[in-house]
Amino acid sequence: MPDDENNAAEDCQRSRCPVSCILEIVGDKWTLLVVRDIFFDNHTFKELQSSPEKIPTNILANRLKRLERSGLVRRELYQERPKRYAYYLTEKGLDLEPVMRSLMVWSNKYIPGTVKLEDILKE
Amino acid sequence: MPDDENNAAEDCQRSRCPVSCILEIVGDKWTLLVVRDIFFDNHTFKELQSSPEKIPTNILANRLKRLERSGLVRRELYQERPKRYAYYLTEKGLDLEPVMRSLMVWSNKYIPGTVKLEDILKE
DNA sequence: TCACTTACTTTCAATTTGCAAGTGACTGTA
DNA sequence: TACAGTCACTTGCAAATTGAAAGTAAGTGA
Repeated sequence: MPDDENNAAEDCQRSRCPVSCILEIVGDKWTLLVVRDIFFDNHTFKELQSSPEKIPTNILANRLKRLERSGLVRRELYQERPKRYAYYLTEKGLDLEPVMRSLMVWSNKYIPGTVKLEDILKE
Repeated sequence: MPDDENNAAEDCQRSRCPVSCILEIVGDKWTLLVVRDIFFDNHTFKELQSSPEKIPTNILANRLKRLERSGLVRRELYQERPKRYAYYLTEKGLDLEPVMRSLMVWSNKYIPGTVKLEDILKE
């Protein structure tokens, strides 16, 4: 059976806890990286593949579908023949910025060797 | 082979991106829920089992070990004979509060039916 | 025609999950 | 002194997910 056939994230809540609920949408090793990449101006499949973590293509395709279904990402046709889509964050997706920011702040404080938030922003 | 035998989170980085690095520690459906529960004064294995998401006991034991190894959680003997441990957040673990807070803010805004942050704090 | 590109999909072995049952070390009750 | 109960796990195992690699569809450019 193909994955992610039906059900929105809202339909399969383990509880009504806000932490638990958002983790059902972005709680895995890859989803937030895709959001990060789109946030930093990568929009095509190719561009999204090229991030340093080397996301497998099947996982990338799957996460883009999920993100679209959850309403965090919107697809836009940027070329007819062959049809090619670019991926953009919706407002809902863009609003994950504070989440990513707090993750980066923590990482910078506790994981030596991580690229500093200031350096990312002033690039 | 038993899982999580060696290697600290720092040893298996996919990249130096701060988002990616923290996701290698807490990027899954359960870890942050355990952190949340300890944060809200659940300290024994029993208490941590009792959260509404019904975490399987093997996953709970595994996540507590990982969290301890990552230095987010500290174990404390609270009873000899039989030896029983309680789990507490270290400063490093407590510093995930802004992350949880931003997750909750997003959830409250976008996922209808999630318990409001204010209601959690004033309980 | 042939090589090349983009955007995926498929295949399949290996890993991870999660339910259920089991275990060890006790305690409290009859 | 049996025996039921509790707590903190561990083990077994089927099912689901992951991820590396190869395949495919629909083109372009030389």
